[in-house]
Parts: sequence; structure tokens; C-alpha cells
Amino acid sequence: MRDTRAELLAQAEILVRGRGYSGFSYGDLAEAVSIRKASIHHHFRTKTDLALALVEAYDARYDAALAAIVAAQPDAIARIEAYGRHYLTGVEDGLGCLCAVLAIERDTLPDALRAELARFFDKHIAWLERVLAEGCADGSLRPGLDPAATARMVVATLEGALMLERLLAGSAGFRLTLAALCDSLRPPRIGGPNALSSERGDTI
Amino acid sequence: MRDTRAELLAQAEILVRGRGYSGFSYGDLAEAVSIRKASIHHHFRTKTDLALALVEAYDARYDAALAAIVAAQPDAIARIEAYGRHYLTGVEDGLGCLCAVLAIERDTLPDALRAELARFFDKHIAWLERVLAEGCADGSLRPGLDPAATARMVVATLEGALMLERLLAGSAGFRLTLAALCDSLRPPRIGGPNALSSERGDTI
DNA sequence: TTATGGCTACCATCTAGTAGGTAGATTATT
DNA sequence: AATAATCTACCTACTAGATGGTAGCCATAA
Repeated sequence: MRDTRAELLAQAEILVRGRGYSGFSYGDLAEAVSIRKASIHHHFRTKTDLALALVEAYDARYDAALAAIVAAQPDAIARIEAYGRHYLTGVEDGLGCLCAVLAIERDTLPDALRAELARFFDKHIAWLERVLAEGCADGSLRPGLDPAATARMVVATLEGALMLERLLAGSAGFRLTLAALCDSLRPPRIGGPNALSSERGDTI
Repeated sequence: MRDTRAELLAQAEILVRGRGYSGFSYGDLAEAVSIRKASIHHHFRTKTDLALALVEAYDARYDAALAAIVAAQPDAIARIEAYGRHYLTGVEDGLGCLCAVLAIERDTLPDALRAELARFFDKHIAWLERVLAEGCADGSLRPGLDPAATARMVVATLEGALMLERLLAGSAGFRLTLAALCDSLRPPRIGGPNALSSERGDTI
């Protein structure tokens, strides 16, 4: 027997991430899942309820992903690179970040949904701030780096790159940005081809 | 006599940037400008025509802004900071970037509009790449920085920060990100409180 | 005179959401 | 074990209102 609710969530997520929240309708979703429009209301009474459930599921998946990254990657830069690769799959699938898509329509969003979005992003920023603070402490990051400000910057960069490269250069463009971001966090190489005012060195 | 077309453009831009493209309607716009819905069609035959006109006007304003920045700021970092301050006004006004808002709904956008958006962002990336290349050449930027990749990163960071901080911490949050971004482009400070094990000469 | 720019009055279609019903499974009661 | 009550998941049919867009009329200004 099929799990209609799960199918609704999966297809709705694809629709929202591709066309925006008010750009998709129960009609579209009904067609995608092959049930009648009215039946969707049995699972999600209102469109807002559906949106909240979408964010909840998306958030839970990210919770798991963040924990997995911390477990698998010991190094701060590697963690941020792994974090960035989650956004990369969005670019590859041609889908924006669910929460960014919703955030765009901020002015028309119900308060509860707006609050959930804020919680989602605050959580990511807090996670990154810890990762960065640890990296600062063990010297694997550029000295002088401000973990709090840089955490916000990292989320912003990846969110922006996903929006941008979904439109422009796809995963190739995204990878460039992710590489530039990681480079900007690394400690300056010393003694290499470009210590000081001399030439700049290659990138690897 | 009033310039209705200009008023329509101004109000439509506010509506789109606040609620998304399919989140605003001719009905909303008619109310905002105090004319009848049907009269809008006299100025903009279809909603797509209106969107194209919005992007054109937005693009033209940015053309002027980019030129003004180059004229006023001699230094690469100062130019990028000035560029970032344009996004900051969006945060202050509670409005997203017009083109980012439209890009979110990529899958339902008419081809012509999607192409205009790509042109808009490509232009910004090209402009930044030049600014960064010049900054690399005159030594005012971190050595080893890749202008092409970093240009994409800068646009992504600012677009992402605008989306994010409009929802979260407002201009205070945005300023943090902008500061972290500029810091990440500067040459490493030397001799300061946190020089690595090796000294090196000053950069300014 | 002829555009221009607005109007009223439409239209077909789509929107989220409701009402009420049905077939089948599950659970409770005898 | 048989029956009764309830629940689940879907359906058809509908509503009121919004949507983008059209047709055609009328005032004013060049």
C-alpha cells in the first residue's frame, strides 16, 4: 500500500522548490500524485499546513545531515565543504532551497511559517558558528576570522549560489563559488610562491 | 499630470520584491496605484510584459550604480563594500532583490524573462570580476584570489544575505556578512595580534 | 481629429476550501 | 464468531472569490 502523505510531501516539495510557494497549487499537486484535489485536504487541511509540514520534513533531513557531517569530517574546512555539497545537489536537481523559496514571499507568509523559517536558518548559523569556532581554535582557519559573522556569510553564500547557479551555470558555477568560499576561510599560505607583495600563486 | 506608467512600475516592484512574482496580482497593483485593474493592461499588455519592464528598469538603475561606484571608489574593497551597500538598502526597506525573487520561480518563467535575468546576473559577475582583477593587480586583495570564482561568490553572498537577513536580523545581520566578506578578500594582516608563525610585510 | 488613458462590464479559468458520500479496513461489543 | 461502530482515504460536486485578459465606450489633451 502506498504512503500518499509521503508522496504528497515529496511532490509538493519539488513543485515549491521549482516554482515558488504561490506558484504551485493543490491542482498541480493533485495531478502530480494522481489523486483528486479535494483528497489533498484530507492529509493537509490548508495550504499553510502543507507548507509547515514541508519545512518540518526538510528541517529534519538537514538535522540528520549536519550530524552526519560532524561525525564524518574532523576538519572545519571539510565540514563546510560537505555542507556546501548539500546545496550542490539542489543545483544539480534544478531545485532551490525550500526555505529560501518560502522566505522570498515573506510579506504574504503566515506568522507561524515565517517563524519556522527563521528557526531553520538560525539553526544552520549556530551550527556553522560552532564549526568555525572549533576551526579557529585548532588553527585550521584563517586567523582573525569572526565565527559569528562568518557563519552568516557561509549560509548567505551557499543560499545565494544555489539561487544564482540554478539560473546561470549550474553545478560548474556552484563549485567555483564553493571553492572560492573555502579558500577564503583557509589560513594564508606562507612561504609559498606568494608570500607578501610578490606574485600571487596558483590556487591549489 | 502624473506618470501612471512610472507609478505602476514603482508599486509593482515593491509588490514583487515583497511577495514574489506569482504572489502579486494586477488586482493588488490596481489598488496600490488607485486605477482599475483593466487600465493596467493599457500600459502593460500582459503580466510578462510588466515583469520585463521591471527588470529593464531595475537593470538600468544598477548600470548607473555600478558606474558611479567605479567613479567614486578607487580601491577594490571599497568598491565591493559600496556595491554591498546597495543590497543593504533592500534589507532596510524589507525588499528582496527583484531578479532573485523572479529567479526563484524559474520553472514557470517565460523564456524571455529567464534570459533577461541571466543577463542581469552575468553583467554583475563580469563587473565584479574586473574590479577583483584590478584589485589583484594592485595588490589590494588577498594573493591567490581567483577573480572569476570570487566574482560569483560575491554576488551569491550578497544575494543570499539579502534573502536571509530580510527574514532574520535585518541590516545588523547584513552588515556582519558584508564585513566578513570584505575581510575574506583583504590580504592577510601581518605582524598583528595574530600573525601566523611567519611575519610578512604590511599590505596597506 | 486623433491618440492617450482611463473607465465599466465582461469572460474563462483557476484558486483554496467545503459538503457530503462511499468502500474498505479496524476496533469494540455482544 | 458475528455484528456493530468507527475510522481512513478517497471520491464527486460544489462554492465564492481571485486571476489575467478582452471589448468597447468616453473624456481630455495635442
